[in-house]
Amino acid sequence: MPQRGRPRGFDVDEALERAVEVFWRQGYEGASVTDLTEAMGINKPSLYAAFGGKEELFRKAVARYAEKDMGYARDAFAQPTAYEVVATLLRENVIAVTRTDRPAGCLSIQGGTSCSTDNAPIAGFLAASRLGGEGALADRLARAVAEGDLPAHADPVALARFIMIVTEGQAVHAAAGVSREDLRQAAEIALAGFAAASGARLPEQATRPV
Amino acid sequence: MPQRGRPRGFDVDEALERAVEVFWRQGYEGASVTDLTEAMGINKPSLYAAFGGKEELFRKAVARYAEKDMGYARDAFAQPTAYEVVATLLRENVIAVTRTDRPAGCLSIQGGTSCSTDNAPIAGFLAASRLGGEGALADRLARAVAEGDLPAHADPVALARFIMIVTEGQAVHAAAGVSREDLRQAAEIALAGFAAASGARLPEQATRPV
DNA sequence: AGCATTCTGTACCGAGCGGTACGTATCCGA
DNA sequence: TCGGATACGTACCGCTCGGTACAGAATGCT
Repeated sequence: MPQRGRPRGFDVDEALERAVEVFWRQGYEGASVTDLTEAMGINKPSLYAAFGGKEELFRKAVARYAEKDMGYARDAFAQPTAYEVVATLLRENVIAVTRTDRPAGCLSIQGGTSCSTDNAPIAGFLAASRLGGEGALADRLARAVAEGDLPAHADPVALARFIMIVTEGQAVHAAAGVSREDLRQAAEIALAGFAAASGARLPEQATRPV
Repeated sequence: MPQRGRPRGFDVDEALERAVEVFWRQGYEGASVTDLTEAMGINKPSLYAAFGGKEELFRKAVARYAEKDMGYARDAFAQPTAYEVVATLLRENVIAVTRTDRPAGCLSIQGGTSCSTDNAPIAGFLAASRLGGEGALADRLARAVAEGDLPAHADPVALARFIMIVTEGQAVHAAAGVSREDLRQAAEIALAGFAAASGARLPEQATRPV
């Protein structure tokens, strides 16, 4: 039973993509349902039928954002060494928050760091999802310690926190209009700090015989 | 002519203080005029008479916040060496964004990183004021280069940007509920990164004979 | 005492909010 | 060809938004 009744007049994925951009630019509270439907090219009842409501749409938008716009994190985690994981993460983050074909910054922060009391769950949801990413990075760095890639005294949780703090700051900065090249400089400083604090082997040291 | 007509029934400064906290917790758009007047203990016409409107109140709240809650920045800039300037800034920022008698995070970010199109100027205003602080730090670090406190190859603008990115990330993290001690760890990693990237003399090196 | 001046509280404004009822259009299966 | 099912557009719901009109209350000045 592929479909019964009148078929949808719009592409759900494409509409969700537009919603991502509106939420990204204007935040959850700053994006009205009218703003959303206009950008999505649909009417309000279609939005409610297809997505359930503004809050559900937002959660789906965040999920899609994590899937598509933060895909670089998966690639970064797959790097062989902790240094390369972090270097990839920081550098790809700079690119992601300064794409010209996307709003500046990061949906996870632009979506709303603070909310009215009614919408407090939204800010909490975003904060939790950010901290989830931090936990994943900490796990990856812990693996690096277990593998001997990072020294035993390195603190994966603290290091992951530092990296995530930098990426969040980058996103805030990008939303303020700071250029990609300027953010890249900051990423390199952060990377140097990570290397110093973690005792990570640099790529040169890893590939070149000591 | 000290006062003519009926005297004010509330303390303007105290009311502004309450407004700061509401904006800080809920953001500009998330804070309704009713939320504000209830916290300030006044009625709407009093708010409009005393402060001019919601947006003017917000700008005054931000000014007061910068004066009182970011006063540590002035102290930090007065430190004798670049290393101590940055160390004080990072450490005091951690304390400021995790005060138990204040909302978590920083008004300059919680106030709103994104807004509805109508309120776009608010996000721009906050972004500009943050970048203003970054410029002041860059100036202070440039002075350190001129004084020989930082090596000639150090880039004050890039370093200031990195530090501000970290403090912004700390504020986002604090708003997510991360503890003061956890943020302090991150601040020390950032400080190490600053020292490495700038070539700053550490306090020990500065006081101890080489 | 009386008046101009200023502040206070109530009650209200038009507009926009998120969300929905309902009649119509368009599909599949029988 | 017709009925069940689904999606569509219009027009509307109650509510809250930021902001204000207005009348009464409290002061200083004369």
